[in-house]
Amino acid sequence: MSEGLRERKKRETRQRISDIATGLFLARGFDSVTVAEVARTADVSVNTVFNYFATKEDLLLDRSPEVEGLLARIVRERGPGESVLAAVRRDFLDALETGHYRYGFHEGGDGFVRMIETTPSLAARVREMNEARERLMAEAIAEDLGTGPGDLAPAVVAAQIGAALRAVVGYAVRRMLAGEGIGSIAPDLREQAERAFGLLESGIGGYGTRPAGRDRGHGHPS
Amino acid sequence: MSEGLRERKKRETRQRISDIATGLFLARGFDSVTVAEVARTADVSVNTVFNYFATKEDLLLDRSPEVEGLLARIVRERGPGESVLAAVRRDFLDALETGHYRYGFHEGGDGFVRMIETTPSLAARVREMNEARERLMAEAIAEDLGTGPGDLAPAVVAAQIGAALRAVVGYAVRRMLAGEGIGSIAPDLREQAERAFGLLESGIGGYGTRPAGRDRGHGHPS
DNA sequence: GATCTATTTTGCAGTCACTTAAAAATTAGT
DNA sequence: ACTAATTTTTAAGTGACTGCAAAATAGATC
Repeated sequence: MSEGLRERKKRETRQRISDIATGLFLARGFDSVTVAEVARTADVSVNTVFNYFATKEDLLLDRSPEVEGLLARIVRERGPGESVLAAVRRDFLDALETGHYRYGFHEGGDGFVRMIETTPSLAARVREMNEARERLMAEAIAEDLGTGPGDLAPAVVAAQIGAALRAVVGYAVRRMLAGEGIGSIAPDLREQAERAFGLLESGIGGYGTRPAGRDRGHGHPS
Repeated sequence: MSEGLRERKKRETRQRISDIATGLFLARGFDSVTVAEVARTADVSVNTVFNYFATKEDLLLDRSPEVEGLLARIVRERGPGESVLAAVRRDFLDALETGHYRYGFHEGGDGFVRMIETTPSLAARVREMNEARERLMAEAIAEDLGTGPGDLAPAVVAAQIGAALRAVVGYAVRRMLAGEGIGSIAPDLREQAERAFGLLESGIGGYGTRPAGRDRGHGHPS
């Protein structure tokens, strides 16, 4: 019972709708393509589209357990002697080196990125995914360490690691929107990531301390 | 010419619409009150409602520069010898002691909180406001320290402080949703905040380090 | 007070995402 | 081929939001 005809057709239909929708969105913009048009092009009824995708946004940014559970998995699979932060750092730098795009930037995907940044409902969806990702990571940490329900540390740590990742990815996105390819950004990106993770590692307790005297100049943080 | 009749009426109309909308939403739920009904109750046309508020969500959660700019102002107004983190911590604990609700929980406002948590579009709006708050804080930090455009530290620090605040406020919200008043939560909340800020201060570099001896995990490292 | 102008409010027609329910088509099992 | 389960379609709505022109209102001028 490898896979019935029914299931295969479902899979294919869903994929076809998603592909066609993505193509139309990239070609003409998210807002100026209607769901009815996607349905027409994919040769199904509008209701079939909504059968597979709960919202129009899902046509482009599908809620996938794989993406949302990435950080949680890294936490669970980290090696002995490895801290949570170290595990995420290792995986992120590894993704950068191998060119894997699991952290949100594709090679040549700047049309994709631009559309997401300029369409409010899509940006909102990304925020939602980020939140889910951090929540799952917090749960994984709590379970792994066996912390009590009143302990906020897992949530705080997860949120902070997520925050660092968002800042670093945002840096890459900004440069991609300015026209650069991921290839030319990667080296700087690596350094920025090291710095951001470093900041997290040693704490930001003293960051931005105002000079106590009168030296109110362009001070450099420690 | 302190204020013309025209401007006074505008202000009053806007306030009346907002108040009536909030009352209806609290009484019957955000989704089961239509904008048409708000308009009818406030004795204006639907178009007038949309004249004052861009979206239905704005009727409840108005985008206010005061709320979104809070963290940025704290950064700019921090005292000499005070770090960014220390300034936010001081203000947060001060708000907690004086009962000021500028961080998002009102006394007796649990109906409000519950509605936001259970209505997806309102939760999305809160995320949006959080993002704006952190972006403005990052800009304030960057300007205050005179950092270059390639320096991610202000954004990272702002995002991390925002993350800690969200975790702590989330803790309070969860207990309020369970039926407790802010009064009975405050002492614990203070301690949780101290711990969260402490985590940020000294860094999370070693957090969750797996014991090097034996593998007690469920998963397998790839 | 009458008049003219700028601003605000309203009415109206429309678009589009999304919902619900039932009929029709397709696939699976016997 | 027949029946049951599943998927797709059709049909009819709901409700947020938009664009535009007409009507009402406020401010300024004479």
